[in-house]
Formats: sequence, C-alpha cells, structure tokens
Amino acid sequence: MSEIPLRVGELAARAGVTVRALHHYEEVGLLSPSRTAAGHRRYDAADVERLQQITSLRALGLGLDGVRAALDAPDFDPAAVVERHRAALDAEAARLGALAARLDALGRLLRQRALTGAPVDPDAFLTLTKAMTDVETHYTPEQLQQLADRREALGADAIRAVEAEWPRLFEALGKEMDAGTDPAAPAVQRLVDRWDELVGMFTGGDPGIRRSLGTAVEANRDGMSQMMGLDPDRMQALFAYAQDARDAREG
Amino acid sequence: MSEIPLRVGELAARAGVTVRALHHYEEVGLLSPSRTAAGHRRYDAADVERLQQITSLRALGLGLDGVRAALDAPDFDPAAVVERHRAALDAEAARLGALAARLDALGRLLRQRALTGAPVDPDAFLTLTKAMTDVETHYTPEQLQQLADRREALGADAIRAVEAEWPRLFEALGKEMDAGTDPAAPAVQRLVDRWDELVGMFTGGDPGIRRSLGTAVEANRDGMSQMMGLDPDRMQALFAYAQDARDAREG
DNA sequence: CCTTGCTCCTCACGCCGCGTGAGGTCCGTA
DNA sequence: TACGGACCTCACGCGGCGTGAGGAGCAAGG
Repeated sequence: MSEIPLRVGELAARAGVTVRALHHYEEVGLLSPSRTAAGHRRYDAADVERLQQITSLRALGLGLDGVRAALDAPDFDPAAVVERHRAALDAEAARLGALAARLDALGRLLRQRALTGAPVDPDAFLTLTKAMTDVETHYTPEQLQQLADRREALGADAIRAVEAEWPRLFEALGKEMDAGTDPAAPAVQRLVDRWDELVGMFTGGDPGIRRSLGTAVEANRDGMSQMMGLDPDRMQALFAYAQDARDAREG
Repeated sequence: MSEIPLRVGELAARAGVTVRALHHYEEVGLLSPSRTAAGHRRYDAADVERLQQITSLRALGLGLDGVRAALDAPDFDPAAVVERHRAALDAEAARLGALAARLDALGRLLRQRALTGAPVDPDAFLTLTKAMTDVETHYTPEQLQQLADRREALGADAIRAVEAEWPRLFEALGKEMDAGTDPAAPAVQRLVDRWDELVGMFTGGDPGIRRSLGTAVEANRDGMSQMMGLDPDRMQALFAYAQDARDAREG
C-alpha cells in the first residue's frame, strides 16, 4: 500500500484501465493529476479515489458526461440519475429485443426452407428479409409487442413444433386439393381446422391482429409465398381452397 | 407508381431514410445511382430495390459492412450471417442485462436508505456505487449469473418484501443486543433464523456463493455497512451477536 | 427573360470513448 | 554514460450518419 503518488502506467494497471483512458479523462477534464517538473503525471490518493468513482459510474453504463455531472454537480439526485439511466437501458433493451425478434423470425424461416428443401440462396434471403420488414409495416407497434409476448408465452419448443407442422399441413392440404376432394369433406375440414388453430396460437385470438395479418398477406402475396416456401400461385390456390372449406363449414 | 427515375429527396421520403443517408450509402459504395448532366442523382427501379434490401438488412441490425457483404458477396451463407449476428445480439443483451442488474441493485439500495431515513447525498451515492462494484469483484461471473437467475426466480415482489424486512430485522436484533439478551434466547434465535433464511433466499443455498458473500463482507466492511445503511461498528457488533446466536444453536 | 423558392450539389466537421501508432523525452539502474 | 522502459504530445480512425455552409440547378409565375 504505497502512499507515494502513482505514475500513469501504475495507476492504469491497478485500476484496470488503459493509460490512454487516463489521458482521455484528463482531456475532458474528468481527472486532472498534478505534474512533475518534466510534465509526467502524478496521481495522489485523491486522484485515485476519483478514478475509482469514475470507473464505478462508468460500470453503471453512464457516459463521461453523466459521470462528470454526478461527480461535479453539487446538486444532483442519485435516484433520479439511476432511474433515468435505467429507463434508457430499458429502451435500448427493447430495441435489441425487436432486433432479436426479427432475427429469430428470419432464422425460423430459413430453417423452414431447409426443412422443405427449398433453396436458400442469397436472393431468396433478400426477398425473405424484405418480405419480413414489409409485413411489419402492417402491424402497429402494440400488435408487434403482442405477437412477441405471445411467442414468449408459447415457448421455443412449441414454436418449433408449429414450424415443423406447417409444411406438412400445406402438403396434406395440397394433396386433397390436387385430388379434387370436396372442401366440405371431413379430412379437409380437419386440416383447415388445424390451420386455423395454428394461426390462432400465433394471433392469440386477437381479431385486430388477425385483420392485420390478412392485409399483410393481401398486400404482399409474393413475399408471403416466399416466407411459406410455396409458389405464389399455389399459395393463392391453397388459400382459396381453405376458404372454400371454411365457407362450407359455416354454411 | 411513377416509373420515372427518382430524385434523392423523393426516394428518401418514400423509403423513410434521409438524403444524407443516401449520400452516405453512395460514399461507401453501397448504392450508386446514375447522374444527370448537372450532377443530380437519379435512382431507377433497380436502385430503389437495392435500397429496400439495404434498409431491410439494416433493420436486422447489420452494419453497412455486413450489408455490403450480404449484397455483393456471391458466396454468402444467410443462415450463418443470421446466426452470427444473433449471437452478437445476445452478447449485447447480456451486457445490457448486467448493467440493468447493477442499476437495479443500486436502486434497491437507494430505496432502502430512503426507507430507513438514511441520507442519500451524492457522497453516499458514490460510496455505495463503489461498494457495489467492489462486491462484484468477489464473485465469479458464473456466480453473478446465478444471483441474477435467483433474483428473477424470486420475482420483484418478493425482493421488495425482503428489502423491506431487512431494516426491521436489523432493528429488532439490535434492540435485543442492546438489551443484553442472551444470544441463545428464543427471540434472538428466531430473528437469526429469519436472517439466515433471507440470506438463503438470496444465495439459493449455494455454499460457494455464501463463501463469496462472506469474503466480500470481510474485505469491505465500510462499503457493506454503507449498503446496509448501518454504522460500520454497529454492523460489526450485530454480525458478532448473530454469530454468537448461531454458535449457541449448534453447540 | 428574370426572379423566386425549392431542391440539389459538394465539402467538412462533430459525435463517443477511447485504440493505435509516430516521433521524441525522461527516469532509474548498471 | 549508456540503455531499456515508461512517459510525453499530437493526431487520425472508427460507425453512421446529423448538421450546417456555401453555391448551383430547376420549375413556375411575372
């Protein structure tokens, strides 16, 4: 525990910061050590303590301005600082969460295409990505939040199960359609019921979200078919067939 | 749906980006429109499409380098890009989470001091902050993660309840100590049992974490007493009294 | 044809928290 | 006195634009 003032390198090593950072703190007027005659910096005990405070506040994620405010302002409300900063953190976390959601969705789509053997070349990737961001524009921020909540509530396993089921469902329904089965037939009805059930898991039964989903599909058939790994025309036909089945059910 | 090439301002408005951004994309070689004789930029349909791809990829959180890689590299693996980027996002989220945990802990301490009427002047704030970061150095990253998990498992309400209980517990135990009650007395035993119970909620019963907590307290009595809103000497005395009670229980 | 008012152009600095040299000086020890 | 290491001061770089400054093009009205 030497009491003699420290030189930059020594202080840097002890405090776990770089020499450059110490220089920088001095440049911005955060920490101003005394100098020797030759101009070498000397950090005394007070400087060391101030540096510790600086690093502590920095560890909270405060910017150097915030640190200066906390250290130099005589009137400053710690609780308010913590709260404001916490709010900023939350906002940032939300932003990251949104990005993560997008990436996850994209990852799901890529996995799906891998499952169905669809090509995943760069072009498809770009189309897919664009389709995804397009779709987002059809939901309000609140709805997107609801969707995220819904996914979290369902859990990753359930989502993966649904992902795996979709292509099979499409294929099965496509076979019935190709075979010319009556949309009112029980086999078709079961498939379409399951379809609606899966969609229901996704929408959480919210009619607003359902409507938005509808308009999103309407507005971007090509993108949606990309997302489903189907040919646009075939998707169109499948949707119509499923709608016939629903009409037959109700009427 | 005009098919004529767009001017910067128009494209910017439609695509939801700024003119400066379009200039920038051109500077870094991402999007190079043709020019009129006078040097004004003209964006044709291909340029518009490329911009859409750029904004889509940017919306995933990719940097401009990443965007260029995705758009210009003929061989590039979408899944790998998504996965790598997702991993980076997770790391960032973890960093934010750590910050949030620190801020929450600090917020708890500030609330606690407000409860007990202890002063929350800037100095106390700084000491507190420093004590917190000091304490962290006594835990391994794994242990810190465990503690975070534990807090999440307990939930905010339980934590708040515990927070409110601590000062009362200290006060009650302090009264017994001041009154000279035998540490083996049932009243004291009950209080110390509750003490250990609360600590157990925090540590999750992990002996490693308990040891680290012990060394942290040992190493920084002043800081810890700050965190508890007690005088260091009184904290010391309370700890000794509680230990006497534990010894009496076992022996 | 000229003016007006808008859009466009090209520099070029600023931000945030340092990292990373380059080129030169000082310090402690042999 | 010589040497190796620690120190010094510039000064640019990063990422993704924001924000002027200062000037020229463009469509429409007078």
